[in-house]
Amino acid sequence: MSKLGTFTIHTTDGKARRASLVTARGVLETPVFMPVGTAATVKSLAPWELHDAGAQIILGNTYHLYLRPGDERIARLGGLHQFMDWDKPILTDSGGFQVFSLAALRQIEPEGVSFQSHIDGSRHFFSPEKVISIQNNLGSDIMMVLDECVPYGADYDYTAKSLKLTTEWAKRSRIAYPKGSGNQLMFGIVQGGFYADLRQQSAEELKEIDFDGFALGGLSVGESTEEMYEMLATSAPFLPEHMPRYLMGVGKPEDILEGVANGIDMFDCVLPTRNARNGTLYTWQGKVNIKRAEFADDDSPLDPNCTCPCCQRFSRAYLRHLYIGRELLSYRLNTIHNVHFFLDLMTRTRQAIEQGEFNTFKTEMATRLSAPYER
RNA sequence: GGAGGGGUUCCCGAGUGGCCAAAGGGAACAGACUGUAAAUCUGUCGUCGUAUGACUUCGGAGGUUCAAAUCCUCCCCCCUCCA
Repeated sequence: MSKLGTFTIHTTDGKARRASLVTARGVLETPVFMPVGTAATVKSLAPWELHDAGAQIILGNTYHLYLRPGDERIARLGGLHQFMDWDKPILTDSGGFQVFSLAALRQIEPEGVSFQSHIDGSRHFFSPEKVISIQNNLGSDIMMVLDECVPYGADYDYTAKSLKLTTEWAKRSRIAYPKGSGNQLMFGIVQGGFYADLRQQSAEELKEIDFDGFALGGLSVGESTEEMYEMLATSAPFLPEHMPRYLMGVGKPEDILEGVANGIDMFDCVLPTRNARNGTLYTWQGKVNIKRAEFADDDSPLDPNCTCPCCQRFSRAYLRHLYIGRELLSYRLNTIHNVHFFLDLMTRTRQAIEQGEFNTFKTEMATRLSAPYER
């Protein structure tokens, strides 16, 4: 039995790595995609459906769970895993992204962030220590440190100042929960906006801290794909090679593959679940908007090459009907499919790396998946 | 038979002389969504490939007026109540 936090690289193919990470609730086979379950639920899915789709780990959110139902309540109820009946690993995000996305409701101070609840407007305060304490209560397997996700377009001065704070908070987070003091891992988050030197500085400073993994934050915040890929390519090499690397909030299938090509091991994104609820479904022939009129009489499965229960049993015509009618089953079936698709993509990615064919795989997939659906 | 109400662009429904191709909603047709304030948002929605442009629309036919979905006359149809 490997030691908690052990990260083993099995194969490399270019910069792409096929590795594994030991967590308290099992070993993650990477590259891995983590479906997002912000409020202790991957929206519309039951845990067994997630399990059947092949999820190894899911994401939860500190900010949301603190506000509702409350981290102390979750602790009393046996922790997040027991609460939601998910016994595989959970990574909890710190609320750093909400500092960014709920900008109108918050104020950043050296000590932490004061903010108003998006639910009822009540006032709260997050310090790095508080956020770790919340994640202790939740009992996640991987904790993220509180950071400031800098908005796209922030100038150099702002970004540099923000980074200083983020680094300071990272140090305080590790002090609040020293390595080995429990069975939770802790990842630091590289910021620095779209300035290469700040990215490098951020990574260097975080390396001094004894984290179990490193995340790239502050990407996919409104920049162009080209800019994101460029920042990804410049930032990834700054991260320690023999540690887990996590690209936060990314992304589209082709973005994930780009991440893998740059040596990223972990990904999360709301896209498969949100898009499912909004009628966009992923197939190996490209994206499909299931509401389109052309599917009204289409008796074929959504994707004949997909093994998910949705594609095994239902026609496009039925899926379209459910979506158009806003039937509850629509959200569930669509989400089952999209999550299955993303996880399947990762399985194929791992296989491709093992076989030393990742580049070919990526090139083929990227062209196919980014293309709009053609019959 | 009598009294009253009403027919508006695919549907519901506002509009009662010019600012009306006509509010609003729905439907329809497209698009977006990247560490989830999202089962959300955006666009199009009479015709003319585009248009500050032209043309055709507000039950039907006539009429008044510089100008009519809006006023007048007749006709057709629908609803309610009384007989």
